[in-house]
Amino acid sequence: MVRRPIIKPRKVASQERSRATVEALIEATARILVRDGFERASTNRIAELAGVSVGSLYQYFPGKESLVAAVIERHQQEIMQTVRDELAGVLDMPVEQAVRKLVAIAVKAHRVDPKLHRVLAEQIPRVGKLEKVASFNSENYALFRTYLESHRDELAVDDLELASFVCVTSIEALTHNAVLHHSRMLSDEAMEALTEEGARLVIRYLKG
Amino acid sequence: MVRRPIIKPRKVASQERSRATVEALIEATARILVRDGFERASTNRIAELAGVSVGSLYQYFPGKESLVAAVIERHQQEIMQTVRDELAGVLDMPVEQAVRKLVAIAVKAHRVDPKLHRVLAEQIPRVGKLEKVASFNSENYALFRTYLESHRDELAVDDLELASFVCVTSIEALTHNAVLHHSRMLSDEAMEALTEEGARLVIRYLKG
Amino acid sequence: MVRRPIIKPRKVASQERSRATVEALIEATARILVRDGFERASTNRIAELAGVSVGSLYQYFPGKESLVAAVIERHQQEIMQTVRDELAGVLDMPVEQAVRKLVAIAVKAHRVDPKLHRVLAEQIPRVGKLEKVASFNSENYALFRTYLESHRDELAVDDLELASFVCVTSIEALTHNAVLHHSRMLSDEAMEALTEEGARLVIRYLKG
Amino acid sequence: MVRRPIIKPRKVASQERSRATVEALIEATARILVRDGFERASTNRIAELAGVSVGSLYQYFPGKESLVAAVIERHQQEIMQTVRDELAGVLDMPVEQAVRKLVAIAVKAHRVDPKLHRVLAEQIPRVGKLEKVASFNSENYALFRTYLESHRDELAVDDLELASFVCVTSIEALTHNAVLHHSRMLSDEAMEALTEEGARLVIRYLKG
DNA sequence: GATGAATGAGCGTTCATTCAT
DNA sequence: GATGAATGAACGCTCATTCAT
Repeated sequence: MVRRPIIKPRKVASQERSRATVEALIEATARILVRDGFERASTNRIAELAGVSVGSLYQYFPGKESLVAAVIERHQQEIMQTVRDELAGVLDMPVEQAVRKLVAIAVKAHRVDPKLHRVLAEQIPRVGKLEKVASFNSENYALFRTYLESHRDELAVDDLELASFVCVTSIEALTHNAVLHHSRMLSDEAMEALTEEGARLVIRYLKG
Repeated sequence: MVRRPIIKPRKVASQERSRATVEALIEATARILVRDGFERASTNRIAELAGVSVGSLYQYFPGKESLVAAVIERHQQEIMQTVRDELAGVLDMPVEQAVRKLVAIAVKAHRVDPKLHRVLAEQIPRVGKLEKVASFNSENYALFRTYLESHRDELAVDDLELASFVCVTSIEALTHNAVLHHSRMLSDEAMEALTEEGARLVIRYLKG
Repeated sequence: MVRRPIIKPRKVASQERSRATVEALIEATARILVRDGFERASTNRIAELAGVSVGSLYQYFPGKESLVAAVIERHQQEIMQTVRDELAGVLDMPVEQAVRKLVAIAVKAHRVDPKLHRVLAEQIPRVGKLEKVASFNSENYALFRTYLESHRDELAVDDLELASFVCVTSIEALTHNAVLHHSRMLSDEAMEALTEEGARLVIRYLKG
Repeated sequence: MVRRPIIKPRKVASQERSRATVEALIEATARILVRDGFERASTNRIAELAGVSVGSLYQYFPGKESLVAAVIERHQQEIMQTVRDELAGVLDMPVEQAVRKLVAIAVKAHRVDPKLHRVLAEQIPRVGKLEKVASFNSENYALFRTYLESHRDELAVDDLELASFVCVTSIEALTHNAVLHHSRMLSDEAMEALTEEGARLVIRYLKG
């Protein structure tokens, strides 16, 4: 059995407190973005909801933009975690099966905190520090590219770079539109139909 | 019989003045959106750039949102005019040729004032009056759907509604990403390659 | 039978038109004051409701204040007409009867367009041209004073000037408060009780 | 037992700062009302005169109306303090003496910052939050009523409620008009005459 | 005279950010 | 470090008034 230290070193305690404050601020920002929208999300309100003074907010974040950037960062990490979790085994699947799986993953990824996702997609001005908020980050391209490379012989496409761009962009757009703009479509069967159709698009493209 | 005056009624003069003011305001809004971004586009600045007083601005537009909405409206009209101009004859083309043409049109459409297009896509908060602003309006679905219907026998898809959604969304996303986010790609040959690849995606999907 | 002129002189016609415009503007001002309150009563809105251009408004009235002043003037004329109409014979009445009649008149006067009366009393800033808006104009003092003088022997007061001030002020205040602030009191019997009590106040004062 | 620190808690300092700011704002509002009138009293001007930023103003007051309401509140408190200070012993006085005292009190009350009193009476639109602002608050009715009840047998009036209304309204109106509109009357002797006459009005009414 | 488009000072208000405590 | 009162530039918007037509 591991011996537990009776007292924790002070530094750690304060570090933990810092982390907790930072967490609280990011969480508060996310909640306010969802509740009030970007334009009404003020630093004072965020600090208040986080149970922290505005002064402290500025101790940890240089400004509003950073706060929002951190929310985006965290959201993308969560999405990528979901993606990575689901990705196991895909590399070994044949194209048809793999693509179906990938589309399903994309849908699932869009359903991680969809309200926040929507605000981030629709209300955040892609300007300054926030410019980097790509719809689907570059890791996806890399992952998909890797798959294509290891299945190159089954494919009817020449330029894998281009093909990755085409596939990832299409899947992302279909999923995004479906989830955000056609929420009525979200009956399970409609969603399945769409998933299937998206997969068909990509499969036919890749296999010629 | 009453003799009709040869000259036009007087009122036209002042109507023209109004029209000019409205035009100037919309144009100024567009220019400021491009130059300064949405967040820095204030009614006072817009009025100033339009060479008009704020008061006049509010005589014609109930607020900033309306102004931006008018800019979007105008931009979409211009795009749709481009699309309609190019569309002649497409209905009678075979699928391969038609799709190539359509993708080319989409690219061309995205090159109508691409800086403005980018701001509209990236910085306009989809909130309030601006909520219903679609990147690609529904007319496109309708046009594409019409094509699919009249070529139904050549196609390997069942649900034309769904197929329209899939195709239009994909083409739009590819074009959008290509034109806006990968400006390096904009060498003519790269663009041609992309156009070709987008067309291939859709053609293979439709023809099975 | 009086011979009617076949055509009216042009001057009269235009004078009538002017009068009609002025009337319309005053009426519109009164209606807007009642409907929207003083602060929201703008010259543009007044002109619009009057069916006249703002320009014309300024042809007849030098500014907003004048318009409001005209409304007050008109309202006071109407009140004084009511007062004068009812006043016949009061001069010859004995004090008790006369005072009762006068209080009744005051109540009646407060019921000429009570909504307008209320706005004028509560929302018009007594400043500039509008300063002269006395609650009850000086004609009342004069009329009452005249009565007191011609009944001097029946009275137990020395200074008739002072007595007029005391009586007119009291009656006016009682009536005003009753009509404006205690509108629930306006059941006929409550109002009668108040009238009677006001009369009693003044009668006892005057008769000692 | 925990030893109590001799010095006061630290927070008092900042609380005092807040209090000072609030005080300064109310005082500045009062001064601007007197100096410039209600219509020219803008939040920016008030803040400036208070030596405080507009932001601070809005930290403590939700808007201009609240500021004015606070001024009215404070003014009424001062008046009521004056009234209460003078009221000692009145309850035990006989009617004649009591009424004379009460009228004198009313006059004195109207001389607490009469310029401010005038602005509040003449320029404040009785609208919104300011609607319920009475010139003379209901405490006066209560106080007077209490006196009447404890001297009921000396009185020639039936309905004490009604009598209170009649007396308080009359005294208030006489005092108000005398102090505010007939400033010439303010020679000491004229004022005394008026006080006496007001007292006479009420005494005769109450004693029959 | 009549029109109504145009004006622009000025209003009430918000909010990212600072800094004395 | 933490606090929160204070800041003030800047915003969206109104409206009495003017003046070219």
